Amino acid sequence: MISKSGLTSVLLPLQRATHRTLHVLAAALADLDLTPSEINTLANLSDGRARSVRELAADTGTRATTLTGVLDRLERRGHLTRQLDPADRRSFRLCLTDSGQAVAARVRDAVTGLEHDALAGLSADQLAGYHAVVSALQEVR
Amino acid sequence: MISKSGLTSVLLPLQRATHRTLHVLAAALADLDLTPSEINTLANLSDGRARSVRELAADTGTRATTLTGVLDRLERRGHLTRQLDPADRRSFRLCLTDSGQAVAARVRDAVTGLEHDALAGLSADQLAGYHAVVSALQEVR
DNA sequence: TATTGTTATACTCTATAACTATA
DNA sequence: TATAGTTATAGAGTATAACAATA
Repeated sequence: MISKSGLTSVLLPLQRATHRTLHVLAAALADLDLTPSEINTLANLSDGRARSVRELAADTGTRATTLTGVLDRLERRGHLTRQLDPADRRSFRLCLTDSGQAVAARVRDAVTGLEHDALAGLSADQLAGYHAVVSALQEVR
Repeated sequence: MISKSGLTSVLLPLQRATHRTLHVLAAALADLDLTPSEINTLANLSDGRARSVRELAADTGTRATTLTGVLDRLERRGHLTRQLDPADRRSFRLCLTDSGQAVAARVRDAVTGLEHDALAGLSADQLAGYHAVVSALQEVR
């Protein structure tokens, strides 16, 4: 439902949900000592597919300049390596190490668990509507 | 639809949409020189209802400790006043000034415009599904 | 010339804990 | 004792511009 004013019916709940879920995830993963950006980064890399910084920036919704610091920390802790891309030596392929994959699996499980808990009572149609709206919001320019 | 892995189908697009829409809003309002938190704060206050810091923190999904700085800047720029609540003198009622209401109206219009542009092709059912999912995500503990 | 990614700078956001004032 | 809000501190996120290396 659109509120009478139409003010913030879509975007403000989006903000609240983002803040809230990040906070819950950080608490569930407190023993791993990860920041929200690190969680987001690991969640995106947890499929095991190597990516460039540019691709990861698009996937996470952050900037390359922000990712530099995040990747520095993950690399320093042995969770990730930057490997020069032979096909384009300006860019890196970001690869999780074994420990990085283990941590990413924990993140993935926490995400899956949160989604399971939160969305248990919702229908496939409602989820489809959600995805349609969120996709449209990502595409706005 | 849930992807086969179930990994990040719900939360990762949420993150991307949040980052993307904040960036678009900041660009549309660049002449007002507002940070994302200030935009979020003004959007929430734009209905003209006075709130305590605690209520605003819940509305914006941020912490009181974060809001202090945001409110300091908005107050310094004459957009907002903190008025002691006579009923409970520990807390403030946050009120927009005339200039604050004007700025908040700009924010409101930008939000409304973005939502209008992004969601033009979507059905009421899809929006209802979106709201159901986002509400559920806000409630997770 | 354009693109990838990093660095430098300055500021904002966040968490935590300690603190004041009031309840 | 508990709550509202601020302050202090330290670290993380962000934008911008400049830069080196590669395309």
